Amino acid sequence: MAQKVKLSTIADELGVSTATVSLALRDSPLVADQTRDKIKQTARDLGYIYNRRAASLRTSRSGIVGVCVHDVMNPFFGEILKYVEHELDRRRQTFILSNHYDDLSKQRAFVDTLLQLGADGLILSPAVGTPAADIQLAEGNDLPTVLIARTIEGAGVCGFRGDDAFGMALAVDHLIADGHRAIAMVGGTEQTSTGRDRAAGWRSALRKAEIEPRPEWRIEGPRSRDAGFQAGLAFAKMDDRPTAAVCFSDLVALGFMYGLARAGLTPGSDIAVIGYDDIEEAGIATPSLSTVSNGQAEVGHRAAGALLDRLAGNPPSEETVLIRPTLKIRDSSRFRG
Amino acid sequence: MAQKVKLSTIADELGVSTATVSLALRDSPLVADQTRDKIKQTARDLGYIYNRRAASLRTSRSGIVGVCVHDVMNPFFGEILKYVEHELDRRRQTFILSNHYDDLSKQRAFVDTLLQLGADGLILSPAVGTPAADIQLAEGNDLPTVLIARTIEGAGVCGFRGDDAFGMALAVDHLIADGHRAIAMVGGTEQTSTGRDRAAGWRSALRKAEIEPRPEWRIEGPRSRDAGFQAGLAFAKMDDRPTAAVCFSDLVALGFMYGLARAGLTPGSDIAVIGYDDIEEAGIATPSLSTVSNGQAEVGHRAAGALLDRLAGNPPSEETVLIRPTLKIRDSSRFRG
DNA sequence: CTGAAAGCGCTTACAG
DNA sequence: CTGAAAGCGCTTACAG
Repeated sequence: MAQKVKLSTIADELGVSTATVSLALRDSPLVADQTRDKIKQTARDLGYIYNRRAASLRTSRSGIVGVCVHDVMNPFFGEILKYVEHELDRRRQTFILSNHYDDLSKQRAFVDTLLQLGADGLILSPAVGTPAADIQLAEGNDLPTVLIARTIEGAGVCGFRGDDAFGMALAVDHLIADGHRAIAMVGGTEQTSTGRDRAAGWRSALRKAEIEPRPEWRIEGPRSRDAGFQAGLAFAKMDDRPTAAVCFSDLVALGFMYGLARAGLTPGSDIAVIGYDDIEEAGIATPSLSTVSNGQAEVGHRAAGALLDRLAGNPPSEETVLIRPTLKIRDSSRFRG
Repeated sequence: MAQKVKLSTIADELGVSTATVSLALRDSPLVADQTRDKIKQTARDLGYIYNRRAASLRTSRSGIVGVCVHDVMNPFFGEILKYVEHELDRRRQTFILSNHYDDLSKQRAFVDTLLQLGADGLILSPAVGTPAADIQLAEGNDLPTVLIARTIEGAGVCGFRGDDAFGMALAVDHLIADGHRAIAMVGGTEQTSTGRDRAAGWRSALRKAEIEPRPEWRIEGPRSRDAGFQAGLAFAKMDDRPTAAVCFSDLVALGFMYGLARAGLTPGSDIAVIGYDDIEEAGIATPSLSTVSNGQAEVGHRAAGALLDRLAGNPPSEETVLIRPTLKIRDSSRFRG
């Protein structure tokens, strides 16, 4: 390939200085219109490619925002990311995506990479067990951070997530109103705020109705479709099986329904199932999945917005914004207790 | 925050030169062990962060690899990416991910960003209608490119994908052997190599069995779960409905089965369905989905490997590697024609 | 409105 | 084994 074209190539070609070329290409009003047009045309003709590393070294802004979640293949995160992507795109920020798979060392390696690249910000759904110090390390090195989906005590940064306890209680209240008394909760762990809060919502809604949740109703663990499937198979064989189940997520619920079906039960007719998240698939699943709408669009938009605000120089907020979930009743919870 | 720590901060602290610090941190054998240890310790103590922009400006290697696919939420791509990620991780390459949603201008913007960042390479599943010139632009500007899943005529770069025509014929042959004579093909378009080749495989397998595919058996278009669902609803109402359907992808097939079920048919009992890709969900779907295993692991590994090879200085290959698919029979194709 | 010069933080010959 | 100096390609005061 030909010699690399840089600012000075254009400057030499036109007999102007690199300063003028630099300003012209960025549409500075300091440059005369005619000069600007000539410069831009020449840049195009020569196939000039802007060197962001050089610019960023000088300006110490990179135009890069890092996004790190448990797994982008999880449609819940995928849907949030779609909105984040859309916001960042509009502001011409490049986004770098990484999965941490709840592995703290992977998350740390990613944050380190962002620091090395001089990234402008980070949107993070923190891995299980992330200490507040990790967030402070990022912030302390000029990497503004916004949390999504999960929160960390004492991290001192802003975050956006659904009101998980409230949302799960909504689902359980509905089932109780439909006559169910034995309601299981499938999936999630105590190690994330999401898992804890949803289980707490389930438990407190039961108690409010003067039902004491039995230990075997809490099927802890599953967070994937596959784990949900296994739980469904096992659930079908339970003695004294609950008549309804709320699930940690739609993904778990969809797997759970596959498992129930595989074991010969018909979800929606033999047992009521409610998911959490309202991912797109919930509406077309058969039976369609009743679920708690968890505001992915709002989380994505607002998290990106909050980060862009900070990049624009506005003061950081430390607030965790709880987005209010709503219940979506479909066919999977038709069965009445 | 404190003054930024850089190489010269460490050098000053220890009374050595920045050259020595630079070499020491990269474990150069030129530096005495004792000096190296002292330098590394000081770097840690001061909280030094390596500035990759500066390094990359100097060395013109960035350690960044771009990956661009239609949609990371599509499990087929997601599974490939998992393997790509794994390979790149091992070689300490940072990967930047982007969706192009089959929008050529989004794809171009991403490639441009990579060029500006001085990325070392690109792994691309090209958007519908990508001209060979786009690939050559990347290559011409020192951005080695490897294609996955889809191929482009005359692009002159290496690529990895399944043998789509062969794979689809495998599925159709199986259905014919099971007694089916009327076999639909649901989803995919003529505008991607994938869509064309799979449809060609379906058509030629039918003809080999002396069955002339009827136009209404080819349900073109659907490539998402949702579109598959709609196709399932419509399919159930067809006059003279085929007894079997092969689908463009598992995602389409799973949506299609949801649609059939919604319309009151039982996939696997009332109609045979076969998908394509063998994504993880295929095994737990109920009925479990018969499908064509499309080698995501191999595509991911080999594409990353080929790119890393080129980065290591090996000569480029222009070969398109066709990975041989295999048929996985499960319950969704139990029904016999 | 335009130019000359310094500097962002590294790495790499080169010299010793 | 270590140091002094140049240079990667930009942007930003500053001067005119």
